[in-house]
Amino acid sequence: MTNNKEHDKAEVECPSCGLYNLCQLAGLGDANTQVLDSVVNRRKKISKNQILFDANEKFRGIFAVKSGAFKTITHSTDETAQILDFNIPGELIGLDALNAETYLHRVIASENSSICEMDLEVLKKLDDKFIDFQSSLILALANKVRLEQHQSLLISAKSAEHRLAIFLIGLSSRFQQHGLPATQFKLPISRKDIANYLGMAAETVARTFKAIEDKGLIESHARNVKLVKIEELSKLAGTN
Amino acid sequence: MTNNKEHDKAEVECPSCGLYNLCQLAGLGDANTQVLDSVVNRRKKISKNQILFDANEKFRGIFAVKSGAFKTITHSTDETAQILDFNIPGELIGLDALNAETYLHRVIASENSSICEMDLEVLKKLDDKFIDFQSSLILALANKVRLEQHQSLLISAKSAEHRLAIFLIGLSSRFQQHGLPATQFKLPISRKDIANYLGMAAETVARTFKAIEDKGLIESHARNVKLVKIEELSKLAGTN
DNA sequence: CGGATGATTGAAGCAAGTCAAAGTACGTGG
DNA sequence: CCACGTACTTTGACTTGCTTCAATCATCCG
Repeated sequence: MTNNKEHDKAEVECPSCGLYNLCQLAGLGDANTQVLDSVVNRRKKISKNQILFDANEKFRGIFAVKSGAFKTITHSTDETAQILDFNIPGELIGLDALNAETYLHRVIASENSSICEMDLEVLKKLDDKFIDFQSSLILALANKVRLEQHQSLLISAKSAEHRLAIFLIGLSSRFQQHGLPATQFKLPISRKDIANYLGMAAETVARTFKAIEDKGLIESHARNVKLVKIEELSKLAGTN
Repeated sequence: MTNNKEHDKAEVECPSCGLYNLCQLAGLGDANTQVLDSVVNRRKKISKNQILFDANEKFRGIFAVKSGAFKTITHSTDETAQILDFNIPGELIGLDALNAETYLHRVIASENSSICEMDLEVLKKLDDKFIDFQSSLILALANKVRLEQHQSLLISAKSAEHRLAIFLIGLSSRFQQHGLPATQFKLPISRKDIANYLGMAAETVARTFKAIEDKGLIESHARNVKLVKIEELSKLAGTN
């Protein structure tokens, strides 16, 4: 069931990670101090389709994606599961549960991945640094809010091409934000999952990828995508 | 141009306001202390269509909606403006600009409204209470992240009925969250704006309202909506 | 190498968009 | 306070684009 090959994909460097400021505060600046290891469980491997945490599970901390990708889904059981969100390297998972007792949705690895985990209870013990920790957390949350407001463009997207363009542009800027290649990357979720996330038929996703490719805006093969004419793609997305 | 009538609609009580914890810290607990008045500009009136702040305007603080409603839109000029978000009484505006120099989008009143403004720079002077202030801010941000994750259901909504049901259920839970009537309320934005926000034609919004009403799930006249069968509406929305 | 899952392509049906027009609510000025 | 104009809402007929169903092809992984 578990497959530990291919944990060697695009990996985000610590300085580009959403946890970086928090890690610094915890002692990462000095590298490998004991206090760090007590707070951050570093580079834990999570295999494809493995559950990171489930809905209603007790909140135990937030996570940073180091490599691979994760998806947030509604419902635990049936095939009607809806993808609410997904995360690429450098992004934080579990922020929405910060002031809740439990996690709100199931999060699973959409490919073989590695994460860092930050136990909040332990970190709160670092009293004198707590105020800086809070500042970093506020920063991370504000970033997330900003990102989601961009994603809300998708709510109003009228055509399939429009939707896909917004999706790709948003994805690109997220890769860039974490210091990863922004014009050539591997899709963090399958086309089928993209269809689910965007509320379109999987067939329409395939057709629309082809349509955009025929226009020369992108090149795509399987999960690999290259943005060729970002300007025009942005125009199509309406995000100039 | 300015119309100062009808500022007497549904108004959120302080304890149900997103700023409440922050106000408490600033001294609101003792009511009307001088420190409060230096931090929170209370109940400022904003007329319909008045701009609260514009994109690229210098960040000066966050706002709480006391009465009325506001909408966040892209672009300053043309008629192709896209509604990204909207806010009802008790909700905070400007959180996405917290660690930015400027506001990201234009926010305008969608009806005659009143707000409280919290100047962050002044509040930061309240040093010993700053840590509690940060905690409250983290709370508010986590709430916002959670809300937006619910809204992301709209990204994948397949049919017009599905979209509108999610919209109404989400709206209802937001009213409830701030202690306002959750089954009978006034739409914070026009049907035309709802259409813009949801990415549908205004005609489809009208037709879909009627369709849901014919099923007996809601009653609606002009901007007034009453949710009759919330259970079934939730089922339609897929949020059980 | 083989089974399963994911991706692509084609043909037909249907839901939502567009265009057009009438009806309604609302704000302004008389 | 009422009358008018403007903007919003509703309704109908037609068109378009997406979904659905079905089948083939590619890719992943044991």
